[in-house]
Amino acid sequence: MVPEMTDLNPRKAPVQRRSAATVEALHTAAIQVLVREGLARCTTTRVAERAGASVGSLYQYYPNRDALLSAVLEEHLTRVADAVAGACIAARGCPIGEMAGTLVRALLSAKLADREESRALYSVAGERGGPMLVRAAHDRMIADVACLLKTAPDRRVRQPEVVASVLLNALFGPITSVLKDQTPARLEAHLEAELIRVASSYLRAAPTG
Amino acid sequence: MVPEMTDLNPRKAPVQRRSAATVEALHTAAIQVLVREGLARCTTTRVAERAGASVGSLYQYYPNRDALLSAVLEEHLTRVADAVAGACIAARGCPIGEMAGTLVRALLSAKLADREESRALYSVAGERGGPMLVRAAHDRMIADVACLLKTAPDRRVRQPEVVASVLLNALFGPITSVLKDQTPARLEAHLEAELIRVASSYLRAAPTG
DNA sequence: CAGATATATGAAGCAACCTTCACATTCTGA
DNA sequence: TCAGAATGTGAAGGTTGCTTCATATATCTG
Repeated sequence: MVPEMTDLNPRKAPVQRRSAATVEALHTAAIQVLVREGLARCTTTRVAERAGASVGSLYQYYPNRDALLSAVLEEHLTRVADAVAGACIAARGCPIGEMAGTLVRALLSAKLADREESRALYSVAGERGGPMLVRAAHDRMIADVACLLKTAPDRRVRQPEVVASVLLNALFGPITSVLKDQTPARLEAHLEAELIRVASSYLRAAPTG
Repeated sequence: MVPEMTDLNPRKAPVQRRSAATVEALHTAAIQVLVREGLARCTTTRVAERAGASVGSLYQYYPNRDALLSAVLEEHLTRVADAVAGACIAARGCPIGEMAGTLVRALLSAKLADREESRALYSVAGERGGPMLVRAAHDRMIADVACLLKTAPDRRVRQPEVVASVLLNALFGPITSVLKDQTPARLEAHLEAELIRVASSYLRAAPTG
């Protein structure tokens, strides 16, 4: 298992408006190609072509293919983590059942806002650099939710980090499944209600102390 | 989005003992390479080399790379679904809290038995043919669990398929997270207990009728 | 044992892909 | 306006991977 040092950081930031547009176009093109063709066929040439740019331009801003994909993934993860952070601020001090609802709704709207994008990025999350980014986003969300749980007036949850982690991942499971179309269509209508049930029943069952 | 018909079925089955060993070696080699190198570098040549066979042998049994990976994935999914089926038979007629425990333990032991293998296959599950196989395995597990829920003496769960689906995916979420090392190590010690809490609290909260 | 069948081999053809680079075009600031 | 900086271009080099096939070895069967 050789580390295989490849630089995943952007090469340089756009300074003029023109290049900002190019970078933006590359991002959305990467997602589109990912959705339509899959990770294996998401090549630099195809992304550039779809973005209406040339491969050369792509390499002006990203040192390699993986750097581009990492950037796109990171942006998505940040959006989701921001949504969770927002919910954690909004629900601060609320009874624990309300926290559950707020959190679930925030997660759902962040993840389902652009289903194609969410779905496409699962494959990226498993490759070079992806796991690191996912891990970081998870840690951030866990910290936020744990902090939120401490403010519950009706429940003093023990080990808030453990509970936050299990809770978040228990919610991500069904969401992921729906995004990947691995779930009978009937479930989707019930998704929000059931997730809230999962969250609030688990939180109420969590050990206090 | 072109269908891109490539045959994912095995080319022919081994008949002599020698070739059965080769196929077996190819399977385990595929998993090892997947773990050590990642999906992108899991090439036919590397798999064959690690298996102590030649590429030619590989292509004698699988028409292409994806067929090999699909076969490995399918075997894993079948093992997990079998474990769930077993648990569903074992817990038939038990009180709903006991069902939760049995199911969780079965899932955990199936998924954590060979962590490396489970982890490696996530990437395969997202590529050519993977989603189909995962979908099929999920459907089977949902049917089994839904059937189990109907036998609960203390709870007549409404819409057992929906509940089964949410329940299973809510359990897979944290398991997946642990497998991918996306979770603080401290969680792992609590995993089983917390998952049982998730399952039984959700089942008890499910609408009855 | 001999023919038939099953299995194994790995070099080579072919097809993509990643990445670079020398050059063209556009923009900015003075 | 003009020089210098920023940006854009895409053909070509070099690498890698997938897959086939002619050939060789092992196993089976009668």
